[in-house]
Amino acid sequence: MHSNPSVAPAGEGTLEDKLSRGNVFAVGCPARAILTNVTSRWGVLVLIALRGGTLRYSQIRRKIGGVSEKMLAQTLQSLEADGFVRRVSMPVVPPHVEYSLTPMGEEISQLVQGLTDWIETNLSGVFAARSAAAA
Amino acid sequence: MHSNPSVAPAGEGTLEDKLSRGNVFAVGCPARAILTNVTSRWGVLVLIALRGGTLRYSQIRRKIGGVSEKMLAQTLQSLEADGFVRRVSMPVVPPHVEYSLTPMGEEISQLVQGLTDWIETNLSGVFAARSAAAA
DNA sequence: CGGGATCCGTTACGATACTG
DNA sequence: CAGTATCGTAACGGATCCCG
Repeated sequence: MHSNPSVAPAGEGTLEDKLSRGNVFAVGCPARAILTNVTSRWGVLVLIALRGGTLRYSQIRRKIGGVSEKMLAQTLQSLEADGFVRRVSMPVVPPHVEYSLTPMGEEISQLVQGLTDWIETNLSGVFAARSAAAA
Repeated sequence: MHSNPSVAPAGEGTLEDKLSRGNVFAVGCPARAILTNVTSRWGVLVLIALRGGTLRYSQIRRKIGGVSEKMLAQTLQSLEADGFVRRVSMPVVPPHVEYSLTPMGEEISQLVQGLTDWIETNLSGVFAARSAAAA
């Protein structure tokens, strides 16, 4: 019996609930937390990295430059908790753990990829703006 | 959030440059910095808030719940430096400053909006995943 | 009204060492 | 190999005061 925020019974819910539901601008909006995870520094890169298919922990770490073990583990955990990443652990020695995108993860990673794609193709525009600002 | 002083526009091509250009996974990729600004906690919300049209500083602050003066000013400055936000200051008393999206800002804000829209419509799915993870 | 300057607590982050 | 534990640093973020 998990709470389902999208189907709220009529006559139920506090004023604050009504204000924050479906409103990212509200302080308590639950979408903000998810957004924070997805758009976090390493979250973005992990989501994109896994678009190519299943990867092992060390493979992700090697693929993403500059990420520490701690942050990678932490990022993977939050993404897994939100249902964007699937973690499969093989009980063997040495340990073998595989990470992949869930269907939900595929969807959102596409949007994130769109963002990074736009930035990469418009890098020159941004730099032009910076130069103009400096002048 | 932080200036990026050492960015060579064009001309030389070191090995590291070639590796990092067009590769978000590389440590020195300039797209990472922009991505960080755009996907920052308040950057996302500012970009969406301005989609409705020009707003004044205090209006943005009121619209976005929980943002402090400091962070809002800081966020607006980095977005302006990157060419996503236009700042128009009217030299009157009391001061009157208007913020709006540039054409580039419009484009990227659309992508950001797509992200938040997806999250809002799929909130239930994420919560279901969280419940499953907790069990 | 729009911020800049300052102070200060909280968190994020990274490097290293260690364990199953 | 895949993490966790611990620690130190740096950046983030908020509150307050103040000035143009």
